[in-house]
Amino acid sequence: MQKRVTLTDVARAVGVNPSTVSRALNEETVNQVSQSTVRRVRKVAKGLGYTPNTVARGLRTNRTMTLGVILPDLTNPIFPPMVRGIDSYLAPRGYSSLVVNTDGSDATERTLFQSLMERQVDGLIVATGHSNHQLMHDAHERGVHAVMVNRDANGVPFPTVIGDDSQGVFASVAHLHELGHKRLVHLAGPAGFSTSRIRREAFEAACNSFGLQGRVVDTVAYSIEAGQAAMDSILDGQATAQFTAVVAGNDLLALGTYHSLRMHGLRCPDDVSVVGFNDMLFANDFQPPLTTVRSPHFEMGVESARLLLNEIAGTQPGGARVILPVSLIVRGSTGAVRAS
Amino acid sequence: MQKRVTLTDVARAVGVNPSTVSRALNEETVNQVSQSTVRRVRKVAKGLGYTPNTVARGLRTNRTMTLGVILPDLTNPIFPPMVRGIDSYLAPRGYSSLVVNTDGSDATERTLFQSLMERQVDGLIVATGHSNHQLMHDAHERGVHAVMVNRDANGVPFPTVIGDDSQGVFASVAHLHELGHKRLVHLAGPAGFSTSRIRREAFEAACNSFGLQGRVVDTVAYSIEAGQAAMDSILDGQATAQFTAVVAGNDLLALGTYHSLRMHGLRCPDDVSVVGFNDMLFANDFQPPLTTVRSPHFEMGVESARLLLNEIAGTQPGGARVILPVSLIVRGSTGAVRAS
DNA sequence: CAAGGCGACGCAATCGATTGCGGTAAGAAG
DNA sequence: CTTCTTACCGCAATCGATTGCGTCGCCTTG
Repeated sequence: MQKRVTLTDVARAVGVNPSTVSRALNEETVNQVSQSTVRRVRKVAKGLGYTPNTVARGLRTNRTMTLGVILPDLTNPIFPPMVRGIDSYLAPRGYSSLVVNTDGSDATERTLFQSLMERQVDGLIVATGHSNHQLMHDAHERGVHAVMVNRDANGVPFPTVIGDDSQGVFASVAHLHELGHKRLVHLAGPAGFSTSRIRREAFEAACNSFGLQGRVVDTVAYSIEAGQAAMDSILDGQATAQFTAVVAGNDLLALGTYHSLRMHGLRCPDDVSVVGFNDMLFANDFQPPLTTVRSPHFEMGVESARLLLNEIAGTQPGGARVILPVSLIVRGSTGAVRAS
Repeated sequence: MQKRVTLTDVARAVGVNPSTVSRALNEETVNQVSQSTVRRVRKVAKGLGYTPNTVARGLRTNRTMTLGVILPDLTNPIFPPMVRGIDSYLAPRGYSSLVVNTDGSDATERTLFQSLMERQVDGLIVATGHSNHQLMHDAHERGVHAVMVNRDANGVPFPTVIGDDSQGVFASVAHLHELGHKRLVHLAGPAGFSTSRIRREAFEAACNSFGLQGRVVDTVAYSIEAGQAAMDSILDGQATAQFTAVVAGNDLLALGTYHSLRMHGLRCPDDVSVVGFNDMLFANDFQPPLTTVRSPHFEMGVESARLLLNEIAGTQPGGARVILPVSLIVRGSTGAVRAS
């Protein structure tokens, strides 16, 4: 690289002390410098193509204007919108984010956490569904700023952003109830994820409140394969389907359900209605288009970034808990139950 | 945050000079320190929970161990795998990456480029399909290290990683030819993208070489909507389809084609065969499962990261050009042409 | 026994910016 | 005309680590 233009270079060119240049270029301190020098400095700085060295500044101020984002896997389609939401809030405020993937491993999460700390990030956004409680508590002890997103913060002393999953599941069940469905199946997400528990409990509560028969089947992962496997096990186990609708723990499980139904010669929604959760990318492009609950992932990103910056600024109450509304998107995968 | 443990703290605890601690903890210089001291230092450092301050190190060494990744939009499903590929190569080598989105705007690309420079990134991976030639040339002038990925580097003086698009399109056309198709349509990507041009030219060449009738229709974007619109315009314009197969510029355009066909009461592959490009996420989950060319996005990420690190190390020939092989994935969207 | 060599470590400068404190000059107040 | 503000700016320390150079003691060698 060419040798960069430094503050000192500008100072020399203008004929003032570097500290004056620094003050002239900083909004906070510009009033400590006469207007005429400010003008001269600005002019020369632009002329020389001066760009501040964020690293040097970070060393002195102890703020890197960089945040860490910890998530399980970027290729899971719910995360890109979230990351973009985070960035959309951060970028105009001069912050950048370092995104890392844990792949669900506690060990790599620990490593990455450490690595982010070494990089002196100003704060953390943690979106790992089931996270290392111990790690988060240690972080809190050490005074690290963080917010949790998309996971229940039971006992974790950081602000939290989640979608209103209960409401979403309730709306799904209500929708199926209106369509005349009486016997439902819930494909529950894997144990250990707070979303799994919340959605499952909401399903059971909703079935009770509508007087419906609700069966819960566990899956081993939030994936297409796990959804297909779980559905296969149901359909293989009995001659005729003992249910008319499936409430999937998320859209991937719903997709797995599609595959399984197709394999068993069942049609959706004619034989079985399916409703997903998340409204991920392409939910409208599968066949049939998937009825699902829209989680506001972009907004969750925005909100978590906002909370984190407030945390850092010290204007955040602490155990804040932001619950974002969700909405049922009715498409083609749900229909009235057939007269039998 | 708690006050962090610094090198000086460790030095004081051990009873040596900070420089000795620095050398003892650095692989390059550890042989300048006696083994016994190294052991003591390591022990105390671990005991105190010392973590090096990357910012301070970066200021002194002028290397931040951070790279910038510039891409159009992370929510485009081809990018997450690429980013993960980049990270998988970088992380074990102590590098992190800062990912930014241009949304196709030259102005924001320029701003983001500037912002990455201020952050002292050690190099850039540029994955914007149609990129600012001027910007890249300026960057090269200034001695910035960079590699281009997924775009043709015509005249850009940086190493480049691309998939073998021509080969992929050729394989697609060959496949359709074998199935008996004689009249093909190519939904070409928008002008300005090198991939659009390359795939279009490959399509025309392949049709010629197989003696097929190949028609090219332009689209305004690599999107579902643009694909659907282009296809609509074809199908609305003529009573009966004058073609039996569509070679889409990418999978999104292929998806748009699905929608259009469905709207016009045509079935795939019975009436029209469709082949996409990229093998993006869920290509196997659409109905019918999409026959497409698999672009090795993850490997492209890995390879670009590798090239960039070599660039930085100075062991890179300069105008290197890595072309990764692609492969045709035959699924359900292509079938033999019906006897008419 | 003396000179030279070398291993191990300390000293201090350095990276580029920020900031508390002190100083100077101009203007206001007496 | 003197004294006190106030505005503006410079000095120098500082952030935490790296690194060229110098030094000291010990061992080897003649």
